[in-house]
Amino acid sequence: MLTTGPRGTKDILPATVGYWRYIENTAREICSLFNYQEIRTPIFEHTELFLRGIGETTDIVEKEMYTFTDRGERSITLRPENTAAVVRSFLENKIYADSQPTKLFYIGPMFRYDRPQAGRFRQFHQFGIEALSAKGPAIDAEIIILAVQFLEKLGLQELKLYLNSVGCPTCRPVYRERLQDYLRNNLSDFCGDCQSRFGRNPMRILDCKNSRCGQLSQGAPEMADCLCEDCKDHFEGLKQLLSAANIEFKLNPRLVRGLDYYTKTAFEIQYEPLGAQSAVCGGGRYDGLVAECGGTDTPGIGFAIGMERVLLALEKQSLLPTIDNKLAIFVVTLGEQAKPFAFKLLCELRRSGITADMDFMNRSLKAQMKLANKCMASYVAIIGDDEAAQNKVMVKNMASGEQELLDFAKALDKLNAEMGE
RNA sequence: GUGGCUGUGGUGAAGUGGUUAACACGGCGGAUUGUGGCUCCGUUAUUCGAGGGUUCGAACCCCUUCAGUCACCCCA
Repeated sequence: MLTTGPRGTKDILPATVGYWRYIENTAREICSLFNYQEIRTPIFEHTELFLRGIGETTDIVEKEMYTFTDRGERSITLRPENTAAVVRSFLENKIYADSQPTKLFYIGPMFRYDRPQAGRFRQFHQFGIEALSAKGPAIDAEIIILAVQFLEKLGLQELKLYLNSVGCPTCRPVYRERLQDYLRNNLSDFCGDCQSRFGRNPMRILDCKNSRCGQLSQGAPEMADCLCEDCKDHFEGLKQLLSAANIEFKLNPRLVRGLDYYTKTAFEIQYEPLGAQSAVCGGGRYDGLVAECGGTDTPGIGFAIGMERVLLALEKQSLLPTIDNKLAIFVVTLGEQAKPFAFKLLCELRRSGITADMDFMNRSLKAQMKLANKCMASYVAIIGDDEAAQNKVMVKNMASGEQELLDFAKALDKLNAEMGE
């Protein structure tokens, strides 16, 4: 073989595209219910957008981007996520000049140079939501409810919603310092990763999966205790709205998002049976991002759902719909004279909106019948040289086995009538 | 980026140094004249991920490499 698909990529074959369409359609339905409009941004952007938007010290930017120089000497990056691009589009197309808030969703491929693993690919697909300009907790609640409702509509059970507030530029630095003060004493006992996190992003230390680090940071101060009035009010408001809507959530003071732009609300929906990659949905508020990208100060909030992970979860729960592509009519031919005549019938059937097919491999009559059966054809139109000569078609009902010889026009009418129901 | 496991036909797999690489499913063809689903028969890998080495001899041993998979990490 010449070559294989690049590592971490997957072909979505006919046998599974149906599932993808099902998930995508469900996403679109929910979005329209909540009045979110679809947006499609390019798959690549100027590298700078992600450097500024996502944050230069994040893992995504430091080691996971597909970056290259194009023929015009521009640095280009395959999008590792879509929030920064949506914000860019919001500014570039002056969407902020329309009535606000801007409520958008997207579905499409993202690219991250990660080591492939269960539920993790280098090209993967996300369904995401972004709401710009609204700053109260109501929009946070709406978005979280949208995510939950989407996953529930697919039938997923045992989802866990984790909630936290990561503060804002007013209160986070205060917390950061307090946390560093707390950790500084026995910093040398933490794992190497955590030691390097200490200076750059100490909040991640709380999220470390290393059990020793977990123990050491046991009594660490929590963000919740350091929130400024504004952040505290926002968080309380959100919790009230979610409770009012009967959405169950768990507070997780150690929940930290991996992208720098998050402020205030951070949330994650987990589906534990998935194993190591159990985060199905992650999102939060990013009130500083639009300004960071050169716009006027505009709040925003969004989430992304990993489609591959949703698919895995549905598979695990046997929640995938059965999809069979039934064929209405299979046209069978016998003899050379019959072929053009049969082909004409095939074309007419399709023109009138009936799904029809025929053999293109020069198979015997018997083999063509087998094929028709495998295609689950409701009817078979048999045309031999005799029928062709008399302008007739033998129409066979595959379920009952009955067949009758009809004029071409009558056969067409009958099939139209039968299939019309 | 680090580590564990794995790599035989379209698929699932047997085979762990000796001449023709089991088996099952699938694919294709057929079982008297122009008819499917069941059954039966035939056929379907000069070759065991790739490259190199050891040996009289390798799918089986060694090395390298690539890929898959799971975990760390990170995240959707």
